Amino acid sequence: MTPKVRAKKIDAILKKRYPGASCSLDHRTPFELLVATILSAQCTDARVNMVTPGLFQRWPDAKALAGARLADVEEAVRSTGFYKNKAKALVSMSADLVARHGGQVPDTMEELTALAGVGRKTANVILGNVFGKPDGIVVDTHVGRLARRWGLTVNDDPVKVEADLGPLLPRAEWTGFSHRAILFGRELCQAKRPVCGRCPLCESLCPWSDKQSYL
DNA sequence: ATCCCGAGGG
DNA sequence: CCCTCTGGAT
Repeated sequence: MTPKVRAKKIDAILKKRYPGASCSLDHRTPFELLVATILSAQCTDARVNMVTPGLFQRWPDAKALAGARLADVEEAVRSTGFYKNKAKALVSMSADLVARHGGQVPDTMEELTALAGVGRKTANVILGNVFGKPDGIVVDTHVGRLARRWGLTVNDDPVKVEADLGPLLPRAEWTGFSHRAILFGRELCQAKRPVCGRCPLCESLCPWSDKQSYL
């Protein structure tokens, strides 16, 4: 079975298991999703969703956040970790939006990654979920780990993983695939103790075995 | 002790 | 390529 066929079979099973999987970062606008995604670095989305309501109430848009005091933003996002970096990124990213895009979130990879604190992962979240035109599959820690266990990549670098995965699935599935993979990575294929005994991919579709966790 | 929807700098 | 940034949950 070619990797492409296997990837499609895997995604079909995930699709049946998580129909309608969508973005788990709470947001009402593109700007809110951009902020939430920046905050999601090395942090659970549940934690992000705890801090964003207060954040958006106080600073509802790019203009407001661009004018915020850095110390206030640091305090507001502290529990998400990396809080100094994130606060600085949020304020200068907002200033970038105001200065270069009239306060609106741009719709190209080039413009998005030029924003402070926005890399390919965050940009693909926006391009896929807001504009429906992703440049690539969103590769976070879950997607990278699962792709390696599934034998669909041998790379650790998320950019290389993205390049390896993209050609395996139709572009229309990229965004949904990331959402499904994230749910699956949380529920069964966890970093520490993957529950291979209850995994629907275990026979034939996944070369990984839980025994390898101890090798 | 390890992991969580990473990005920037050296 | 490497390193650093960081709190909360398990």
